[in-house]
Amino acid sequence: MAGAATSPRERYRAQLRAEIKQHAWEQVATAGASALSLKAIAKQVGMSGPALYHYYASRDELITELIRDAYRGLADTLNEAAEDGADIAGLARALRRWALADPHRYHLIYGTPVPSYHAPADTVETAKEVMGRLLAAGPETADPMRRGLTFWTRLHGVLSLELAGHFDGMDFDPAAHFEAEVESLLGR
Amino acid sequence: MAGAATSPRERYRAQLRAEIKQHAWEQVATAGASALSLKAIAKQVGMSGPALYHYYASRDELITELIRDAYRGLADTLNEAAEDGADIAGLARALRRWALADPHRYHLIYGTPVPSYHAPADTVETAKEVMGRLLAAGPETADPMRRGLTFWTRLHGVLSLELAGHFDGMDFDPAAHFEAEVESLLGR
DNA sequence: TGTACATCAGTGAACGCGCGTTCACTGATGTAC
DNA sequence: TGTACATCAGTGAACGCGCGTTCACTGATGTAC
Repeated sequence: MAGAATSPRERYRAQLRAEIKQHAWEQVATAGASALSLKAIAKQVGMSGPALYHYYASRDELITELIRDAYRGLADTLNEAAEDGADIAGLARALRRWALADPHRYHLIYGTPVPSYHAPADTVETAKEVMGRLLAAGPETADPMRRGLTFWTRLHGVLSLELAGHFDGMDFDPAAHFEAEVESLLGR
Repeated sequence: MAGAATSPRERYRAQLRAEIKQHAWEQVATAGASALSLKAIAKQVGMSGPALYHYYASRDELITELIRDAYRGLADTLNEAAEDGADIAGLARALRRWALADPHRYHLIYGTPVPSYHAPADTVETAKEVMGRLLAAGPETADPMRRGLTFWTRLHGVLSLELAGHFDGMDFDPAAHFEAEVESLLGR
């Protein structure tokens, strides 16, 4: 079933969907999700606006797919790090690398919510998977939930301020502060 | 000079500027800064679009004033708390109260940057004043800068995720986790 | 106190722009016999 | 292999919307003599 032969048309469709999504990511990386424009994407792909509707039913559906992919990508990144034997510090650094690689992608899932858009329920599952990784990575404690939370909120605190540029012009090294927070998580 | 008699016209101007700003805040509180619309504000104030230009030169100028006021308000809140003898935990709680009172106001200054908008230089001064309060509140340590930073990033981590709704549906109390982070700051 | 003038708040029309989305249609590609 | 038909990618025009901003103008308020 899963490996059913795909017709040329189906392959073409899949390829074009991917191409559209890639340009969507470029827009998000440049100006954030709220600036994402279907017509602009169409121009980049080289076709006229309405043609996109053969591939995505609406702007919201496209954004939803971006969010889904972002969660999925982060979960995979953390999973891989964990399978490579990363400890809590390793996971933290994997998270930071992933965030810095594309700040807007990070903001897409953990930043200020995009007005008038609500994420679909199934992304919550992946979000939980991410949380699960964080919970599992910590040393056993009486309250793993609290530990995972602390991991999450402390790292997010440094990362989101750094990515939003709030450290710009201040005289210190964000990476060093991130490492210090990682230390604090290892501490006890 | 500062107390120069204000003409009725000047008082009227000031009052209308304030009224416009208030409606702007209501829009920000409802849908965030990116959704702020001059024409919508004009309608609420009861006059037609172009009239606003007698009070604010542009949309950007209005947003800038909101940001300035937000920084100013936060700085004042922390200053007052400090003058009332609040310790680091008291400051933290004052910060949380201020953030919860208007989440979008908090996002306006510490959230994902509004695309195509850049804050003017003078807000940086107030931002530093806020930072100064945090630095001064902590117990003396070898590295007060690091301490202030930690205060800032840890609390922001909890607050921003809470305000953005990322804790919704999870089975724990954000307030309790916030308190736990405050504890961690008192710890050493 | 009354008149002449300057100031300025507010209006309505308009410009140019970009957006998401619908619709009827053309033309190429694939499928069935 | 050839023909008849169905599928579907892509187009161009159009709709309705809202935006920030400019402009020429009206009319009320304040000021100077």
